[in-house]
Amino acid sequence: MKIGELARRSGVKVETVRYYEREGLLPEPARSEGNYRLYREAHAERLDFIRHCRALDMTLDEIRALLACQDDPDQPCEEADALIEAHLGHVEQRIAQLSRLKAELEGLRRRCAGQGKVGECGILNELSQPVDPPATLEHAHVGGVHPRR
Amino acid sequence: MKIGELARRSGVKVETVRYYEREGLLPEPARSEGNYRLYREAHAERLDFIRHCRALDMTLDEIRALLACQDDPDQPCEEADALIEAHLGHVEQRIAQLSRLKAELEGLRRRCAGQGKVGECGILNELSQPVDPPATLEHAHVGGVHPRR
DNA sequence: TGACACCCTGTAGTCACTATAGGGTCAAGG
DNA sequence: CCTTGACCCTATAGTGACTACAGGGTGTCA
Repeated sequence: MKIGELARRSGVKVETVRYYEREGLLPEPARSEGNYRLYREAHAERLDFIRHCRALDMTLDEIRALLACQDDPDQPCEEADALIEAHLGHVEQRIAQLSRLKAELEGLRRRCAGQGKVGECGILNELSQPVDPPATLEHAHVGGVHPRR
Repeated sequence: MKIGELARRSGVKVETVRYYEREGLLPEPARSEGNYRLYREAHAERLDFIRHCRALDMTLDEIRALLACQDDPDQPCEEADALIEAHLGHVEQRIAQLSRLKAELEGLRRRCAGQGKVGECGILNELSQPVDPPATLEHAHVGGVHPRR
């Protein structure tokens, strides 16, 4: 299987597959005479694993750790377990924070009279207030509102 | 007011203030004889505006648009209004998605027996399944689980 | 005079890709 | 045999919103 077919099967771009190889998440496959990468079923499974973890919004570092667990199947699975647990915590934190943002945005929306000029618009005036310290995300480790995919 | 005091007052790093200037969000301030940036109250207010918007997870582009509205106070405020409305939609989408992730992570957690070896661990086996197509975030415009602040 | 906190510019690094440039390989059709 | 086109290769740079240096200058105090 060449890289294009692998990419199609797992629903990623060809460049992303090569990127995962560079990052050490996918092992280097055999090459054809013409220097094309040749993949096997095991590569496809590993790529599915990676994409599944990414769909759960884990970082490549977290995925690397899980893959290392997987590659050593006699180890106890506590580490993988702890990683999932920690990640779940981050997702929950992020949901809580976005809920607060949502409430504030809804509050802002109510302040706009709707027909006025910008100068009297409650939204823009409200936004000029300073933020109290922990309003920024800090090290919550759960991403912002705007993803880049 | 020099850059350090401005940064402290608004709770940002000095480098971030200079970055906002480079990006055209903060106007270039006057300079002292020794070439230090000298800020006034108006700069601090504008910086608070920016930080408040960032705390609401708006992009710098969205903030630029709001600032342009603010700088032209006779315009109707529809544009600012629409921007807030759209942003609220993105936040809601992101919350919905994270809730799905949370449910899946909780499902994963239940699959781990707790004491076993990695080879029998339900978590790692489950993660090897392929993802069905729209499991990735696509252009939801609301960020991942891991912020970089 | 020296120490120190602060400031300056410019550049590179972060993350997880994505895009582009500039080429090579391979099978089918004319 | 030659061309077209789909696919592949490497290497490099760009994204967003910062952050972190390196290598210097300024200002104040003892």
